[in-house]
Amino acid sequence: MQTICKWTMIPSMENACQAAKILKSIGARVTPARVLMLETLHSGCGLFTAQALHEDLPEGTADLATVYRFLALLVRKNLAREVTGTDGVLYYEMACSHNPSHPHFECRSCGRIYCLEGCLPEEWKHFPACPQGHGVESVSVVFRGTCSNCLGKLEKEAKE
Amino acid sequence: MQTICKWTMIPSMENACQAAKILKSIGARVTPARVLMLETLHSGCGLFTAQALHEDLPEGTADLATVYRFLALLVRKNLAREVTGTDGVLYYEMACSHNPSHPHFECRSCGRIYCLEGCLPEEWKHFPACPQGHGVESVSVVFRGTCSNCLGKLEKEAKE
DNA sequence: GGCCTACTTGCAAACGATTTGCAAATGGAC
DNA sequence: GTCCATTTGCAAATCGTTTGCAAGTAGGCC
Ligand SMILES: [Mn+2]
Ligand SMILES: [Mn+2]
Ligand SMILES: [Zn+2]
Ligand SMILES: [Zn+2]
Repeated sequence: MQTICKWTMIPSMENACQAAKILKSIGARVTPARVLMLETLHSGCGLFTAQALHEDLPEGTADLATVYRFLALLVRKNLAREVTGTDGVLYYEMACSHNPSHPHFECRSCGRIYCLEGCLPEEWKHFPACPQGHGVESVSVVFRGTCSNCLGKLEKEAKE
Repeated sequence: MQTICKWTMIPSMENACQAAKILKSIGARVTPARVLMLETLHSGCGLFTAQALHEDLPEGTADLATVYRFLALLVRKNLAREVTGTDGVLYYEMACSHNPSHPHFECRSCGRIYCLEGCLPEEWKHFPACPQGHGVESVSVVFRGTCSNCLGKLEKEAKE
């Protein structure tokens, strides 16, 4: 995972004890597991699965079930977003102010999901009128096709 | 399931033996189970799950595994589209010419998924340039919120 | 500091939609 | 009819996710 944002989930937060402050701000207890999970999330960006976060944690930090429960908590508190992949696997991403909601690209060939930050056309940001009177709260836009990586490989194979 | 289209999956098709013709057109064998499944699909519209289709079939038509295999075939042949719900469940819908790709609305409260036919703004039909050079082949747009049905119930409760 | 209670955790078992292996049945070409 | 690839039912496996529960812990209070 690569770094993109610096604990900006809560505006005007000091550098020290960020994890603890974030946890307190959502009324959750500060436990070693949660602090380590937040710190690990801090060092990464993009989409990740519960499994992936679990593997990135220092050995023995938390059980996989605990990771799932923590991610569900973050989603409930709007500190993370949940994306269901086509394969039914749950992906998460932090919802800090530097990482607003954005479209994703899912590769049909390799299955990888890319974040498309800052590429949503202006017009797409306004929800269209919903003809059946539903109360729209959010949109998710997912493009599908063949990613640049896989396109490259296919070209290479074609040459051989 | 409600009726919306009349075997228009294949242009200029006669009314008789439609199911058989459709199956032949995709190079699949014409079996009783497949014909009945197509006929059942014909009598419905909107999203459905493998389970739902299975329950709508005449008793003993096909095993649930067969339904799954048939739906996978239809998707492979572009006669059906597959949508993964937030809950990870697979939904299908027929991709006949009267039922082009469209956005969906998923209710956070009751979980129901609505088809939003003909409400996609013109601008949304043109894929935005994909900054990372991926080959975009399709878009899926899913709105989320509270459906009109649930909104009504909530209002009613508020009054009491 | 100790006490108390509600919240957290690890563990293992359950879950449930979907997939798969396999042997028997059958479609369709000849 | 013969033959072979395709299709099927059945039951078991899959696997990411959820859950029950007993033991552990955070943090408010005195
Ligand atoms: Mn993203
Ligand atoms: Mn639809
Ligand atoms: Zn790819
Ligand atoms: Zn609803």
